[in-house]
Amino acid sequence: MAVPYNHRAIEKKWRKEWEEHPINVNDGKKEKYYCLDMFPYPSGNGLHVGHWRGYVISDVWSRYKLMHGYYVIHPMGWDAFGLPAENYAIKMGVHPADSTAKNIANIKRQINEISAIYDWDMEVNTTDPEFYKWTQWIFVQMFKKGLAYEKEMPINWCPSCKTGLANEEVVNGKCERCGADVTKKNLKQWMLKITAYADRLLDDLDTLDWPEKVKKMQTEWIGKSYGAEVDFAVENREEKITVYTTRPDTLYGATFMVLAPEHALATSLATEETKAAVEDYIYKTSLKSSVDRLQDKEKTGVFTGSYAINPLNGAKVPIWLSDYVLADYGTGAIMCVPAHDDRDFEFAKKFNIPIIQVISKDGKEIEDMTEAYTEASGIMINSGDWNGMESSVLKKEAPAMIEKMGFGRKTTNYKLRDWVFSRQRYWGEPIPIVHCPDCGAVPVPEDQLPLLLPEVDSYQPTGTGESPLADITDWVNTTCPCCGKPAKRETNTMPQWAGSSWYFLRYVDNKNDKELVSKEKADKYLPVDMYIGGVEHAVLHLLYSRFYTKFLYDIGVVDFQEPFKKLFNQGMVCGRDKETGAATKMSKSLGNIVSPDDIVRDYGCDSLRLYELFIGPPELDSIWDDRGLEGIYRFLTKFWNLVMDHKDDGAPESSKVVKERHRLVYDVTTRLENFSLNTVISAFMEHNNNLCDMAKTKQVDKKTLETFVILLAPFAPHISEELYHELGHDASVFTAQWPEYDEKAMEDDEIEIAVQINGKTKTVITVAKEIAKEDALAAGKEALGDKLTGNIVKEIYVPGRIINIVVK
RNA sequence: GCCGGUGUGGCGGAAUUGGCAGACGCACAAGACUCAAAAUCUUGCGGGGGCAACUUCGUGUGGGUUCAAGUCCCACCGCCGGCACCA
Repeated sequence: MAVPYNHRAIEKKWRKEWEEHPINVNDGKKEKYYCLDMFPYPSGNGLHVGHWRGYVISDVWSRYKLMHGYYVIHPMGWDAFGLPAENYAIKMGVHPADSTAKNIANIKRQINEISAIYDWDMEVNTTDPEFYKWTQWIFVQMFKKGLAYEKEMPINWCPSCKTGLANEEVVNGKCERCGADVTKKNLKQWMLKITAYADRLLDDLDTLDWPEKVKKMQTEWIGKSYGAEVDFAVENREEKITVYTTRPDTLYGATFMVLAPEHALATSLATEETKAAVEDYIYKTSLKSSVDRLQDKEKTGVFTGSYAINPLNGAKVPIWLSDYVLADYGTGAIMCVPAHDDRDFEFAKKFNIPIIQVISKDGKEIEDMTEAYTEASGIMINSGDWNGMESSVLKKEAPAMIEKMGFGRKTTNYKLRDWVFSRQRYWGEPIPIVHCPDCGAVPVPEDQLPLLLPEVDSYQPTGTGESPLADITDWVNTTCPCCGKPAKRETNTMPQWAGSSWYFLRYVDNKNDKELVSKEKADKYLPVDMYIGGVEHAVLHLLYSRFYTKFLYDIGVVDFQEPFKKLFNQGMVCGRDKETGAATKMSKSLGNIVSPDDIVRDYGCDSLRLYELFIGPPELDSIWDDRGLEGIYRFLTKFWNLVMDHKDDGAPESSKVVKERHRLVYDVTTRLENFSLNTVISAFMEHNNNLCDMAKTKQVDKKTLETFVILLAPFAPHISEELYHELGHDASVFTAQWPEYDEKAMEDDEIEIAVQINGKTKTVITVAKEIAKEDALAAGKEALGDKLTGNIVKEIYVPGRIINIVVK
């Protein structure tokens, strides 16, 4: 054995070489391939081995594409505004700008340990004024198009983070970041009209090569439903009450109506007798937190004393108030059909409201209903002209019929709400708006962007609903860009998602001070071909980015409507709970974080890269086990020795080794194309074992070793580059073409076939590949010998696989 | 409650989509080398039975389809994730 495998020396040598002579260069002729990682926020904890996983996957894929002749766009940047960065800074008692810069430096150092082919000339940082200039510019364009607007309304408020939140940031009534119970607070907020894009966001999902799970989550988040609005007259009053329903077919069964307690007419519907109870109910509801309202499923409500008239049959239906009706969905009022809706049924039972069945399974009414009949198929009964119709048909036709009859209209609704865009925190992009007493809200002129985030003594959140920026009077007080009179700046900042909604466009033209991205570069390098990151952004970041891209398409900045053609979600890397042994998220508080730094030192970057893939299927969560690295390291050492000891054997290309070579290429390539990265590593190990066996008798030729090295290069770049040079090349292994395989060359002349009796394998025979069925069966029966007893009922031969003799 | 995903040795996981279950690796055990250890190499490694060739059971549970089921169908159970009064 000549030179032992020394990962430290090799990795150091090649990293320096690649820094000086990058292997991924844009010669202007190659086709581009844009492979993007979700950029990290620079946390003070640094990276753990879980972060590496996604970065390794994307780098392997990038290098694989590179070896197919693409110019690979593979950039990295920093999502550095927002709550996590600010909370960290507050905790450490430093300014967020300082802690962020420090964290970026540390994480950048760690990311470089991966030896990915990131192009740092493309780096972006959302907190850089030259970057957020364009984040603000987009906001101004949205304002001009009427998509950014101000509204005072009760919004989700996190009392711990002391800021308003978007709907998407509230998980089960709790703050997505800190887990505190979210309350409601009435605040004047900037909103983005994402709902104007609801249909396009929904429809275009079909064009995307994304995990079905993510598409489904977005579909459900948008929550489009089809139905009708129906106008109900109110007895003794002028106003009508409009309800939204997806089941207009059940209109004859409406026996009461419920309004959200926040409904505009709620108070005025009360009579002398009910006034006190109604006002009490409205007041009590207003005190409930969103968590209470989510969890208290027991129905409550109050009768207003007023009646509505069912426009279809003139029936008088009592109007109730209840908090199970949401004020901000549909019209905030519903017609209730207790016979065919679980919630209405529960409410009717509790308050003794009549139940009228209008859909029947078999034409007969159910006696003593114990639960609602919610299926949307059956025969209409108790429904006047509609009797006898099939309800599923009627459901589709009823909206148009109602529209014709003049008391309603066909309509659709969405669960998606407009995006609450203001944050009452310091560490974000200032919203570039000036409030003028005469002109109203006026955008900061574009030539004055970026509107810099001012220096401030105390950037702690105030908790009052005002941003810390409000205290900086000489910043707040300004003049109106429109009329020149004294005016005040908007003091709220943008949410963390503002920069991340479009950063991927900026990488390819990150130094352009005239445009967000030049038309030329956008056309040439965008959009993203492959986007890799965790599934936690299935709705938030990925929905916002799609919205921004569609807006930028509408105003002519880019000519594509979807930012990310293909999406891959890698699974988490979990630690083990020290006591129970169960898989748990890696976290500082559990003390089970594994840092990549020590592993790189002890085993090397190549080993860690391979282990990140070998640990399990890339799309599933996996459990980290340090000991697994040993096996990887042994494999690399064995392979190193194989090449170093046998590269000069001068073995000829025997048919045996050629077969082995084609199988190796086939296994690695097909598994890689399927993103089955864990089994690619298995294939490497298996073929390495085979070659080591063959090398003992000096059967392994140089071309086979070279092929192995090339295939291994995207996965373990340093050792592969070193060995490629040892094999006599001057150029980088990444200039090599990806090897091809020939399926014919992989085949053996003889094949093994399992021989079964009644489906149980008894023996294995080796036969010629082209053997005829009769010959195969004869050989099988002969091999079974006297094991074969009884009467043969059936003989089955599956070519190349199995012989099964069925006996009785 | 609804919708996804998932369940295979002591552990991480394979299985060409219905065709020899447990590839590859970890851990473990025995042996070789060594004064010794480490490293390395060789062999073994799902359970039961047998000196053995072999035999039998076995992919969360219970049924079913099939010559053949981890894979398909029906009914359950456990874990993980999403949604959750959206009318």
